[in-house]
Amino acid sequence: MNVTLKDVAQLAGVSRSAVSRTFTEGASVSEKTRLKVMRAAEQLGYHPNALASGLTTGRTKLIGLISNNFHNPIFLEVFDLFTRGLQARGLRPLIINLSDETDPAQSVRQLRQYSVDGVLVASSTVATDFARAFRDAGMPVVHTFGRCAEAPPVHVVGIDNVECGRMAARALLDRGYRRLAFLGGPESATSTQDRLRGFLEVAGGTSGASASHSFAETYSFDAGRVEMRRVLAEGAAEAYFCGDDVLSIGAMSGLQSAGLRIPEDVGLIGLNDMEMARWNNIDLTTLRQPLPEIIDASVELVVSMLESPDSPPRSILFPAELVERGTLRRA
Amino acid sequence: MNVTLKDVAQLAGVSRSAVSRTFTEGASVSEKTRLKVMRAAEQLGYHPNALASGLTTGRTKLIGLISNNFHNPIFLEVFDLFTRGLQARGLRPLIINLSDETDPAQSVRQLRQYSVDGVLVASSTVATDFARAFRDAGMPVVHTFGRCAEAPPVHVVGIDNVECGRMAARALLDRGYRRLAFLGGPESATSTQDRLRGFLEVAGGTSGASASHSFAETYSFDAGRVEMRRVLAEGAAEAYFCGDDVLSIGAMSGLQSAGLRIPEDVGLIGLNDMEMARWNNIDLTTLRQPLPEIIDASVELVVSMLESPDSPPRSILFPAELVERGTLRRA
DNA sequence: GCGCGTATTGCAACCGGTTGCAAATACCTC
DNA sequence: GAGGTATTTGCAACCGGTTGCAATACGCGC
Repeated sequence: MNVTLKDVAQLAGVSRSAVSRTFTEGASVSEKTRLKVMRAAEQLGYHPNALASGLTTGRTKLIGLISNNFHNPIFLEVFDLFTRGLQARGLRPLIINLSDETDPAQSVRQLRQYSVDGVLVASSTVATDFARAFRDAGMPVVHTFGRCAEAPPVHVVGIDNVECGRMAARALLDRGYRRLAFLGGPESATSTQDRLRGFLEVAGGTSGASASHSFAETYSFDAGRVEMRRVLAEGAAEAYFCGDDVLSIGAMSGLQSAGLRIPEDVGLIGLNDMEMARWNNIDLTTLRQPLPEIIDASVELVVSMLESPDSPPRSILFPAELVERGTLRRA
Repeated sequence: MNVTLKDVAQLAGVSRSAVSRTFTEGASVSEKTRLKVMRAAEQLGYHPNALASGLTTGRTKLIGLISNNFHNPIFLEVFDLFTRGLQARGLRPLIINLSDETDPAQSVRQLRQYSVDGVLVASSTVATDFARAFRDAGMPVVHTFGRCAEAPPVHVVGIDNVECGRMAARALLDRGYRRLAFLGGPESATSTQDRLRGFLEVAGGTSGASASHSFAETYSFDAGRVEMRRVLAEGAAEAYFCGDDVLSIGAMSGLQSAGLRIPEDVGLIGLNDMEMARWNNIDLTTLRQPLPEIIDASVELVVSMLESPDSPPRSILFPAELVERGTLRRA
């Protein structure tokens, strides 16, 4: 059926070890046998079986890619970048969709069964138990979009959410808005908590300014729309900082359905800069996450852990950037 | 380090075979030893290594999930459904991002290295060489969103694109539009070709109606906008059937930027019914692909091939459905 | 041609499981 | 309790590789 080491060895007239060695970096083989083996391998179309070799070496080149976020369009970009980044380094992503899973032990088991070399947790809303459970099971873990802390339990890569909150507040204040509001994602998400903190810090520290806040059920269009309509019933603020872009678009829809014009009546700023944000029918002013950098750093970090598994967990933060479009009035 | 078969066997006081048998469906083990083994396994936290077992059984429970479409938002839904569908059946998706790959041999090698049990090709724009190459390499293949034919080279699941073209044409004619146009995706995509064929068939067969057509570079917002503006320069049709929803939104943007109102001046119908289509700021009339059914059938089909690898390839077609929203005038 | 140090090679055991086969045990019937 | 069949069990070989170790080959100086 499939071509194996033995077949190649036979054809080349050498031992199986010789064949194995020609295909492992840095092993001791003479140029002569290497050539013989290569020729035989070529002829038979041989390629080493990664799983079998993983069995002895303990390296499968499989990386678990875990997320619970299969609805936010930004994650398509995230998956694109992750899969490419891993492929470029000779690694393969093994996806785990956490959407209806709450037990970390279950996921640990699944990853262990395939003896993945490392794990990338990509989500700000997945419980930290998961990342911790993977770490405790001895797997290198990087939590992308996790909460950046002084001494995080695992490596974390993302943006500084507190600073994002500050930036958003400043952007609104700079444009003359005074009655501000934060319309966040789920209150339990660390990203939401941090953004709120930064937002309130700046808004609260500015005389003449005020800031209220509320939370949507999820990071989704519907939740944003529903929450905005609920909030409007109690009186509109002058400008809103929304938890993310999808939420913003929902909020936008809620505002429009109440007959309010953006940005004439109400200002709006999102976060992420997903592809749709720049579509003319949306044209959302937002804070851009440097996704390529974040994901590249995440992959790089998980790769580095393969070499040195015990380096202390650290946080890598990237700055967000204001992308000016049509949902805030000019400064 | 990791708990193995041997450890459990030792603790339970039985042979390794006994342990292996308790964990394989339908093997001969007495209730007594099964219990002993289970208890020992529980105590040690043992779980069989899928890779090692795959080595002997030839079944890794790994399914290659291949796509080149990481930009169309509909694919986030696709990935969600695929990953869940596979997980529910105890299978794991191994993703291959084909975005910058043109050589099927490369992908075949990657999948063979991990001895995947089967392959799901999810895209209408990936060259058919790929699906064929996987089949020729002896892997069960299902091409989701592929071209449905009488005797396809591999299993195909999707919608009847020709019929979709007809449906779109009929929907436009029913609403009194007469000067119709098809604004398709890339001319090389089989989906585009088929939709166009059905569209022209109906439009051409209706007296008093006319139909023109053109193609966008890709299935994307920008391409849709650019192509619509180009087409408009030569004079607007009364209504457009766009290759898919993203393209439609681009076209919508192109129309709006030319000062045309939808649906008062120009009608628009898309295809896919991606999540954004129903967002109020978009509110796109479109043809819905029954994604859950399509993907469930695809997974089911690849699973069935694990049992009977040599059943002749067949096409499974699902009907699309008109979703009435705000971009066509009422009938 | 000899002796020595280094490079290359093959043997055999191992990674963590599975499975055919024959031996051992359990169960039944008389 | 004997005899026969049906189940259960362990042994050992195997899946497709890797790797430590000892044996062999090679290169070089004399």
